[in-house]
Amino acid sequence: MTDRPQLDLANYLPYLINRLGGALVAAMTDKALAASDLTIDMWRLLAVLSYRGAQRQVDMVAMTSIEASTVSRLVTRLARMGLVTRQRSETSNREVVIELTAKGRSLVERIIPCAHKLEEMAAAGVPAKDMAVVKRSLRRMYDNIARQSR
Amino acid sequence: MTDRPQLDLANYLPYLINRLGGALVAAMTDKALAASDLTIDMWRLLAVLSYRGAQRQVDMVAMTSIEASTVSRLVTRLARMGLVTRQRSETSNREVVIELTAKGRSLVERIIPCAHKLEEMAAAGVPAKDMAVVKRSLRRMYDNIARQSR
DNA sequence: TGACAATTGTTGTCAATGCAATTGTTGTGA
DNA sequence: TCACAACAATTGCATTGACAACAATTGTCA
Repeated sequence: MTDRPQLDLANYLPYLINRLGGALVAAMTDKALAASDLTIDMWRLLAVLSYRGAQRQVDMVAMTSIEASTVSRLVTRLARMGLVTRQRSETSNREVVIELTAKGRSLVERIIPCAHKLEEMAAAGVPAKDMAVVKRSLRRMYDNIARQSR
Repeated sequence: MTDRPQLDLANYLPYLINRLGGALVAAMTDKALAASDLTIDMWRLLAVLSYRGAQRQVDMVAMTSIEASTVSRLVTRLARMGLVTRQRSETSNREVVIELTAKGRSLVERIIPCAHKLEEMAAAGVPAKDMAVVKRSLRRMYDNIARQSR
């Protein structure tokens, strides 16, 4: 008698991960981004530019997992909003380098405190020691999958 | 001199969460779902039905965070594929009760082992003790946000 | 060198999604 | 009991997003 396969969602990692991820996105969207007319993907692109400095679009794709064509169009919108500049790379003429403008940097710096507050709010009641375990494990699991699917 | 706000993405929880979430979705999609013509959202609906039994659409919305209108249309497609049935509730005539068909249940039971394998693959090298901390913390953080945004 | 493959970015197209409005039903308080 | 609010599901419509095709540039190796 073979036991029937079951899935205990309340203890299933992908479910727990994506449920929390969705809640974080929703909270971020209407607590920090709505006022600035930013979508969550625009915010991700700006955050990567702030974290890593000027980037090619292909690198932003790698960092955010947003589709290349979507990145292309989002960058167009961000540039039109005056938040980033888009220049041809000096080293290669097919590459484009995206960079935050002063306005873009100032906007990101106004949003970052909200991002930190959101993280604190989510982490309430989770001991620092546990949080360290969580973050380390999340990085490890991502690496496992990224390595596997290549 | 006020220090400028910064965001260390490599240690920022929402980033780590959603990066892993996306990788899990991508891996699940092309390793377990592609062969069955299921999208990730269809799989989520089927998994909820398998986990909780017959459900109203509004409850599936709560469990999956998929938009109500999207659930309505996805259920239509799943019904057309012969994987679920959609019946008016006995207790209330405005509610609809969705239930797995035998075909639907058998499909879910064929996918569940792949889902478990994916979880194992991701968890490789993470001690069971740490994984327990991770799952407990993920639940706690979700509750924090859900409570806050209500 | 020169043909061809790989990389980078953009555009066209169409299905899927989200939001608002709508329909139909059930609950509730005056 | 009746008017009205709340709930559940669906539909219309505009927007979004993904995929494929394409253009342009750069790398590679025979």
